[in-house]
Amino acid sequence: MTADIITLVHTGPRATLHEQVAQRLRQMLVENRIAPGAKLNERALSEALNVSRTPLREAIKMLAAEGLVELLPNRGAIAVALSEADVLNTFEVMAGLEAQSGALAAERVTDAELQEITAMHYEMLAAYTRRDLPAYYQLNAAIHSAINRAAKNPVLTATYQQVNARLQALRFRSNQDDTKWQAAMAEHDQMVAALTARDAAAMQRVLTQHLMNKRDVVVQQLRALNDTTHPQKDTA
Amino acid sequence: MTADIITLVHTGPRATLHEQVAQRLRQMLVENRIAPGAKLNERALSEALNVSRTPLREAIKMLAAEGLVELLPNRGAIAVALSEADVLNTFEVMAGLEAQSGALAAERVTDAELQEITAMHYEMLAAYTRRDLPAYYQLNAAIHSAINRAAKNPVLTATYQQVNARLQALRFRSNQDDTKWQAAMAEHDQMVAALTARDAAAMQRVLTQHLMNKRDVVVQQLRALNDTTHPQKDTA
DNA sequence: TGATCATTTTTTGCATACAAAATATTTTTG
DNA sequence: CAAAAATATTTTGTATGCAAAAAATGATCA
Repeated sequence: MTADIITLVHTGPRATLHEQVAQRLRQMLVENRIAPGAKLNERALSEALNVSRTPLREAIKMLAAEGLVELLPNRGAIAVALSEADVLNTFEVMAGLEAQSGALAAERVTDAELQEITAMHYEMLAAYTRRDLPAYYQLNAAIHSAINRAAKNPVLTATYQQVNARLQALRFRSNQDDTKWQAAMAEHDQMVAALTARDAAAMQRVLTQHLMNKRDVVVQQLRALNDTTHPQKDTA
Repeated sequence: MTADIITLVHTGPRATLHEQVAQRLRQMLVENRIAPGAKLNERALSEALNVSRTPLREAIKMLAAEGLVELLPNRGAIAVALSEADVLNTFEVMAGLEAQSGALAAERVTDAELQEITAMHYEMLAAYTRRDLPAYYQLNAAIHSAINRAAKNPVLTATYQQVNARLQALRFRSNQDDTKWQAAMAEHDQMVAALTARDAAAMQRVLTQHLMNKRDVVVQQLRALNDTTHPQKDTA
């Protein structure tokens, strides 16, 4: 792996090395190229990324503060492996942050923003109709991000993104239950309606519900994965 | 400054150096021993803390991810200096997190926790009656922390503490407006009542209101400070 | 005098070196 | 042969060194 890191990074060519490395590692973690629980070997990573251990370690420390890796004293760092309880707790926080984003967005969204969100919503409906999961995921993320931006609170946005990043790693791109998918779409319909009506309370309600359902989907997939990975013995 | 850092740190004697340094820096920032906007000179700090620049820089990177310092590429780090808009946005997020903590605490608080929170509430009433501001601050923080813990969500707790840490630096220990203080006490009364009644909606309402008022107090003090520090010219 | 440019000094950013801790391997012993 | 101990290897944690960038100082010129 001799690829020049500069050409692969999107933080601009002027970013410091540890920032670039942090960005690369974030991407690797989110895309599951580093598996949850896997050790981050400093020598191996520094060779793979063509940097010395110093900026690599600085990047790892940042990721630790972001909650993407866990530091084990004298034993390096591992990619966070969320327990089911962790996932439930994280989604609970995300529900609160999304609900607040939605409520504030209802009060502060501009007509232009509303127009763009509505347009993306229809695009998502198209993706859903075609059962185009990648396009759906992308539009879904874009819509939630746009709602968050419409809340006009950069601190909320940063907090939201930081907590959300921890969950990205376990958003398998696998098929989801079609009934749940349909329910998610219905909730998105309600979201756009509430946002158009500038109804903060409704936004809060819909988004809380939406996140709870998302949580259920993820936990369900987690359990299915664990069952196939670590099958239980027959208790015969 | 030749004090052994080990003896001054509370993270346990086995903590790695960069963790100890991070903890020390956090404290210095929160206690305003490093002023907002001040540069963190690496040589000076490493000599003051008796460590080399390597663990110091790792610690600074963690604080940057926590939002306590800002990294300026090729120009080091400065202690964050929140603008008034930043303060408003941060309090808005804190209000959401506190409201959620309160609502969850109402559903999950144990009798023992409720008892302890009530006891601390009375102690705070005593401190208020004596106008003992330091004791009041400490008990106030302890009560809010206890409510947060009662929500039984470690992710929420961590998020709460991280956002709150940014505000600690500007919680001057100066006298606050007595009318506002009285209002804060009244809100605390309502909080305990709502918690005792396990009324999640009431907790959410009271805590949101409480944080909005806290925000007003802090912004008011900020403005007063800025007026005395950077007095405006007479527009005669 | 004041502004611009050149030079020096300082400071940051990264790489390397070394020590201590942890892990893996081999050897010993029951 | 298995468990425990001893040894070797790897890996992390910290310090130091060096180069590039930034800041400070001083010189030049209008």
